[in-house]
Amino acid sequence: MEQKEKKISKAIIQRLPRYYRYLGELLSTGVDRISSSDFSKLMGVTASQIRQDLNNFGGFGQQGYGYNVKNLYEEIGKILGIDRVHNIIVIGAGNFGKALAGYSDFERRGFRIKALFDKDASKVGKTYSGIEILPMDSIKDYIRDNNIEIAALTVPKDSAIELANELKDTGIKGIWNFAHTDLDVPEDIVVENVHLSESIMRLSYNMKSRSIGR
Amino acid sequence: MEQKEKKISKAIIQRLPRYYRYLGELLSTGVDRISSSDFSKLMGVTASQIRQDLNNFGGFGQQGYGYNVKNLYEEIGKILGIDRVHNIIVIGAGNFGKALAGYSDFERRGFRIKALFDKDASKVGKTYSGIEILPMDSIKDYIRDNNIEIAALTVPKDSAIELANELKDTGIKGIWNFAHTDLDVPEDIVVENVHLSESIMRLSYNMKSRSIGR
DNA sequence: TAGATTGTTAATCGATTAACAATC
DNA sequence: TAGATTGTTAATCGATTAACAATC
Repeated sequence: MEQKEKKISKAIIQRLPRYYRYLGELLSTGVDRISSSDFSKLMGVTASQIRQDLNNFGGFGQQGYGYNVKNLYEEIGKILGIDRVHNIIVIGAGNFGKALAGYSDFERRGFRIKALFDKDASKVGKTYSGIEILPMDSIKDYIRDNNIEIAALTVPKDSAIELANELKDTGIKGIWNFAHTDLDVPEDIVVENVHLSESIMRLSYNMKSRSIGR
Repeated sequence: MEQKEKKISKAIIQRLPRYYRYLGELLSTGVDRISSSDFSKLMGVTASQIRQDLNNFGGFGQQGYGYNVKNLYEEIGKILGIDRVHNIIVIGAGNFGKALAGYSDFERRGFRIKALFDKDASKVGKTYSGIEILPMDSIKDYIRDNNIEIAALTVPKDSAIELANELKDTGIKGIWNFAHTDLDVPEDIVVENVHLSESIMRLSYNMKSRSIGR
């Protein structure tokens, strides 16, 4: 049953989590409704863009009233697929891997880190933030037995490329890639890149162009 | 002396570090020239886009020949402002702060982490990857005395907002923000956000829309 | 009902792609 | 010189903004 829906652009997906974050803040400060106009001032975008973005997914507002904050927050949560728990493993128990393991905020949002994996035998068996480090050769079984959807790769780039290849027939649905490389995966697996070295280069560029008044 | 240059779009800046990364790989594999056509196949973008992007900054190629890999790599490095060292401090010596401190790749690219700062007195004086943890109240002096350009904030969001405010008259030029909030800073300071929670939400969204074949 | 504000169409703007003359 | 490939202009495509009728 082919779903013939309007293609949602990358730019919109980029903005959705930010809407979600602001709505969460409004919610926690007790605001229960907001107009696209007020929301636009808060977020520094146009009201038109907010209404257009939201209407890609449905009419969540009400004329003359605006948007119900709690309702919109929940609707966007559903759109993003974070209305349920996602099980994650982190491959690579280095500094970043441990940082992710210790990051309790993810848990709160329904991203549950179930295990760390590392090729260093001396790390295996240790625990960080209550999350155990398991041996590399148990990854595939672990994914299958524990309903793991996402693998975060916090390993060097060559290992990441190898791992992406090994993961392709495990049923994993998403790779959260912290390695400095692009990954080539079958099209039913989604890759989200966190390229910190590219991020800091953009910072550098913007600092430079800011200072010469461009 | 007002520079009246063409405005470079965010989309182009987004792509530049990726070009840089691929050129670095070509360089290390001994490739010394490449045409926009071959480069486009390698990177999965159009040749037209590559030529357009590069020509915003100058004519780095040569008709009938293509681009010299080493030359282009260096030119993009200059454009990104990474042809010199940038001194960085990391504020917040939690897991992420320590991960950044331990991340030797940055050093290699000219981003030099000089010190960590933490409000926890019991951490002060300790060292991670050769980088010392200093007390919070010494930040301003440290920035001034050590030619610090970038502050990485790996602290909770309320602290990040406070810190962004305190940093505004220290001469700091860039903030690398890992906190889950937007920061309001004077326009001569540049903020680059790394919002991991938004990143994983995008992953979640894309997994969801992939599986229903949208 | 009158006022407010959405949902949605139309207009504008900007980014990407195509095409080709210039030139190495 | 002939062939290859850039730099750059023109055409297309898509995203953002503006406007307003629909409607709560």
